[in-house]
Amino acid sequence: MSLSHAILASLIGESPSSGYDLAKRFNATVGFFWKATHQQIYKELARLESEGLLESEVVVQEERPDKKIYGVTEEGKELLLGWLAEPATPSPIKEELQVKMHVGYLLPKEIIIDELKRHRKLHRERLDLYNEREKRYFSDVEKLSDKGRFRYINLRSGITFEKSRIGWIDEAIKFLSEFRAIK
Amino acid sequence: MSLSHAILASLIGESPSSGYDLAKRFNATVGFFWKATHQQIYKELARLESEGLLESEVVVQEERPDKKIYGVTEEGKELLLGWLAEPATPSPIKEELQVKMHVGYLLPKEIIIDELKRHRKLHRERLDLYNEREKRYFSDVEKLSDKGRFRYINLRSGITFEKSRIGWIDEAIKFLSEFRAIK
DNA sequence: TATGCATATGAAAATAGTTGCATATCAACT
DNA sequence: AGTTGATATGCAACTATTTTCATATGCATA
Repeated sequence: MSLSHAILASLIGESPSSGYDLAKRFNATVGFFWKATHQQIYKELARLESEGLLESEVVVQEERPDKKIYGVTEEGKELLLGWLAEPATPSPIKEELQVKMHVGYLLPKEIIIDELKRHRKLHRERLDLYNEREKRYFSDVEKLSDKGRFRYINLRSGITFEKSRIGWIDEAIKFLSEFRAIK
Repeated sequence: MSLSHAILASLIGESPSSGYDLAKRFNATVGFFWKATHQQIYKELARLESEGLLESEVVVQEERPDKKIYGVTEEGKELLLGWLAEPATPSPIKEELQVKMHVGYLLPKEIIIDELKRHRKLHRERLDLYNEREKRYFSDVEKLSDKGRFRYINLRSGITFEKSRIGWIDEAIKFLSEFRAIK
């Protein structure tokens, strides 16, 4: 179960967080590479605490509902480090768009092209977001902390991916547009 | 549940297949975008048949164990077409390597670089496989059938992805190698 | 003759993920 | 005074996936 590792990774560099804050941070950082709903996160936090990998404290708040904040224990850190040193397992891809393209010949090409354009827009938006982050937080790469440098590497991974995806979509649209009806 | 659609997509252009053959073809084609074990496939085939989306026939074999071959029914085809016309849902990404990079500063950079190199090798192998396929089956793009054209588009997607991934890994290794220890 | 390998299918248990529901506080707006 | 929205946490049911185990044939190899 690697959600646990993703959660530990999201918690470890930061000050102790509530499930709510973690879920938000998770979706804004690790969440680009690993999705989790708040239900999953709360459940996993409870499990990790019961196994001694996290410890929690209830914070009473005046202006908001009380919250429970979690921090990584020494044992939790060790577990994360152990996992880190192991080779990553191949990622279980599920590219629905690609499955559709596999049988794209069953539909009029206009519909396929529209769907590709829709995806292009999503990737363009994601790329814009990444570019903005790069500009805002990583303008001076030389001055990054150790942690910052790894965040930058991940951001670059996202940028590279979105660009290549857009490139492929453009190629595919062009290729499809030039189809003459055969067969 | 979209495994059902992936299975229908894998069956529809081909002659009726056994679960065994389907599993093999699946892993060699759609499987690059959607993973499924044979256990999942057999179970799903049974379910799809019970819903009238597939029909099967037992083939008695002399030199091998008997097999049950499945074909898509008219109802199954309609369901697939309906699904095709709908927008694809965003894919649930799980990039373990990226989660590791998120906390890569917790390990000596040499270990991270080794892991990146390992991934580079995997992507390089995959890319070689794709390139070979392109050369062998898609040397003359002009002459492709409608179906072939969509297979080509998917292959191009794979090639684009692997290349960009290798590009990112090289960038990351270079960036990490030039690290001076800070902080 | 036994051992492994490819073919062929599936049950069962455990783990993981999605979806819908439920509850509660407090601030701000209507 | 009531509604909406952000904060805050979680249960339960369902669906999907992974892992482990099981069985059987026939061919080739040691």
